[in-house]
Amino acid sequence: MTAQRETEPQSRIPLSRDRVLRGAVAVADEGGLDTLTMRNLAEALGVEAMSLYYHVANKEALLDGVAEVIVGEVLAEAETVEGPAPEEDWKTAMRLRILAARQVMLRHRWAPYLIETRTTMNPALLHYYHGLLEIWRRAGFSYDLAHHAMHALGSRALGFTQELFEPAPGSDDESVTDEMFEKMADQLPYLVEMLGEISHDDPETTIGWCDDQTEFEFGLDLLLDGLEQRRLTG
Amino acid sequence: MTAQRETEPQSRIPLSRDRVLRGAVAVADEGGLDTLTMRNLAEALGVEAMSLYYHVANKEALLDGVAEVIVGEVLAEAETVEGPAPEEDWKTAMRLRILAARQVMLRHRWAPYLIETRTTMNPALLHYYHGLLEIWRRAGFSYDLAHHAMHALGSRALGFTQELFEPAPGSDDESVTDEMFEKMADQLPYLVEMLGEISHDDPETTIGWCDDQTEFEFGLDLLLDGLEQRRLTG
DNA sequence: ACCTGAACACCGTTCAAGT
DNA sequence: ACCTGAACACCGTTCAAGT
Repeated sequence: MTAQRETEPQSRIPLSRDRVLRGAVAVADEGGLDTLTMRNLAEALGVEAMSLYYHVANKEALLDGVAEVIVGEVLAEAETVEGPAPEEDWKTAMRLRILAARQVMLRHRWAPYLIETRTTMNPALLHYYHGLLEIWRRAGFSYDLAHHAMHALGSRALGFTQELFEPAPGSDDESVTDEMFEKMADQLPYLVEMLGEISHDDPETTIGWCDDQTEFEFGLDLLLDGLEQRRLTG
Repeated sequence: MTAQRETEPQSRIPLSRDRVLRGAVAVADEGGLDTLTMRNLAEALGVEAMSLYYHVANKEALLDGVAEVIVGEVLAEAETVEGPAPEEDWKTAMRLRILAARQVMLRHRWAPYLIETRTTMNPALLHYYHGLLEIWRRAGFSYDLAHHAMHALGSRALGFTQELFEPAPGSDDESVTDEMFEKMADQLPYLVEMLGEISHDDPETTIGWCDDQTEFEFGLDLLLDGLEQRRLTG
């Protein structure tokens, strides 16, 4: 019972808020958000569960911290992007930042769920949105329009969208589509016809909830184009 | 311990899946999703917790069922809408349906969270989206564009969006804005200036996560206008 | 200052048993 | 067929105690 440490080498380094949070990210990366329990995290850090409470107020605070770590990653990623000057091509500048942010979400597929779940303020998030705001301002947006724009983009600004239905994780949904097709046909004719016509090409490039890159970019461009339109007719 | 029933009159009506689900909605309406536990729900129905398992496989299945009840409400609401024919004015037709759906979300503020949380298929959801699909088709959308449109709208089609930061529920956030203003001023100049300029008018008409009607309609119209543009440019 | 053991209240759930 | 009592494994968390 004693010799089975998951992280042996740093076991003697004293705990710290930072180590706790990064440990939590590691646990979630490995086993998903469900496996991120206080007891589990403690074990991964080679420590008792109650020790965590010295560095973090409670589980909510832990999750807030984890969300901030992830958005911090997003921020760092966005900062490295080399794009056009917002004054010349704000859409491309913003697009590149957001697609960079998306890369972080693809690395941590549980993160979208976590981020949407947090309701408390997040400094890193503020900084990230400030970066977008700067782009809009330098592109000539009024604060009023830029504010609407932030709300309109929502979580898409961070590189993800929450899909409403999807092939259940693990099950390859073929059975459902094949079997229920006739029963659906008369009740949901348009859907059936659509599914017949659509060739859902790249099923492997999906983020958390069946949100693949093509759909993400379509929605993103739709919004960016629309915002540019609003700016011009301003 | 025996005489404190919350729902006394129907206590003798035998349980049923339907009664369980509607009971769950009632519990969530009253105390939020956190209070919807098996034991809690059982008590509200005047029954032991284990009895629920006869009508519902487990808690996940219960929550799936609750989501379906809510989307069923949305569907019913949307069906009563009297709008223009899609062939003549699809945007208004769809807009009215979606704003009707939003009314349901305003009645059950925990529902957006629940719905975004469910990943399994939901027949009611399928029917609702089928209704939107019909509108697009009758308006001349290709299936390909209509499919993109469904993804682009996402949960907005159901009348809600998930806001990323908001004044924490219960706390009136004034303290934060006032106190940290100077510290933010040099790090987040655009945000500070924006907040100074924006008059956040109607703070009481907010859904779940600081998503007020104005912002919702702005984002919705942005998307609908953009889709119409895409339809015209083929 | 930092970590821990024992204990508490609360989950979802199983299973054998009641009517 | 429908409901229940007792029990289990697992949570987050408190609190007094250790070093």
